[in-house]
Amino acid sequence: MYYCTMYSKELLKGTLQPIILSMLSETNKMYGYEIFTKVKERSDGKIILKDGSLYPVLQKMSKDGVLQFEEVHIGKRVRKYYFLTAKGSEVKRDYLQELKDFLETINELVYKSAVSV
Amino acid sequence: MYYCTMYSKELLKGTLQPIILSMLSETNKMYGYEIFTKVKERSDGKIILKDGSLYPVLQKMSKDGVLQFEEVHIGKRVRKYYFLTAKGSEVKRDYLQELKDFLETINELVYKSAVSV
DNA sequence: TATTAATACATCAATACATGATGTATTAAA
DNA sequence: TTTAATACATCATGTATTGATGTATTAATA
Repeated sequence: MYYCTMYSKELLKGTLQPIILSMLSETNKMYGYEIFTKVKERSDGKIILKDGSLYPVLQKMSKDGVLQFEEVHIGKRVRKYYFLTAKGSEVKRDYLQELKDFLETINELVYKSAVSV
Repeated sequence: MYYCTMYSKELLKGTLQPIILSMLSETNKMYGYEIFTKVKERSDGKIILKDGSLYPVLQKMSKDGVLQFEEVHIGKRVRKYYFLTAKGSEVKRDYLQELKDFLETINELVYKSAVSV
C-alpha cells in the first residue's frame, strides 16, 4: 500500500471516522482494504487513506462500540468485515450532520463573503 | 475572550490559515481581535477562534513572510495590524484553492455517492 | 462607584489525530 | 522469478490546535 497525499494532512483531520461511517452505511459490510479502495476510487485518487491510520481507527471504533466485525477466512488470508452497530448508526448520523454543517460554514465564510456594499 | 466550540476541534485543523488569509484579502488591514470578531460574526458564532491559536499563528505567518504588521497605539493599548505580503497573496491563492478542492471532494465522497444501479 | 465584561495582546504544556516507518504474510501479475 | 497487490498490524513521531494562565486597558452595568 503506497501513496502520495493530495491534501495537507491537517485538512483530513476529523474526517476519517465520518468517511468510514459513510462508506459503511452504504455497503453494510466492508473490510479495511476494501474501504481504502472504495475511498480512493470515489475521490478520484484524492483521498488515500493510510493503513497506519485506517486499521487503528477501525480498532478504536470497534472498541467504542461503533463498529463490530467478523473474521472471514479467504484461503489462508483473514479479512475483518466491519459493520455498523446500532450505536454506530446514531454516531454516523451525528458525525455526518456535524461535518455537513462544518463544510457549509467554511464554504460560506471563506468563499461567499465580502458582499459588495 | 471566552468561548464554546461548535465543531470538534479536529475538524478545524488546517483551516485556520486559509480563514485568516481569506479575511485579510477582503479587508486589507486587520488586527487579531478584529479577525476573531469578524470570523465569529460571519460564521454566526459557529467558528470561534481561540486566542491561544490566533496570536501564535499570526506570529508564525509573519515569520514565514506571509504577513506583515504595523503597530498602532490606541490610547495606551497597542494593536498589531496585519496585512498580506506579495508572498502572502500567492499562498492565499494556493491555500484557498486546496481548501475548496478538499471541501468539494469530501462533500462528493460522503454525501453524493451511492448512485442507484 | 465598584465590579464585571469586553478589548488586546501573550506564552506554553498538554492533547490527539494522523502519519511514516516498519513488519508479516498471501496471492496475483509481469 | 521478481514485483505488485492484497490484508492485516504496531508504534514512535510530528504538529496544529487547545486550554490554562497571564497582563493590562477601556467600557458597561449594577
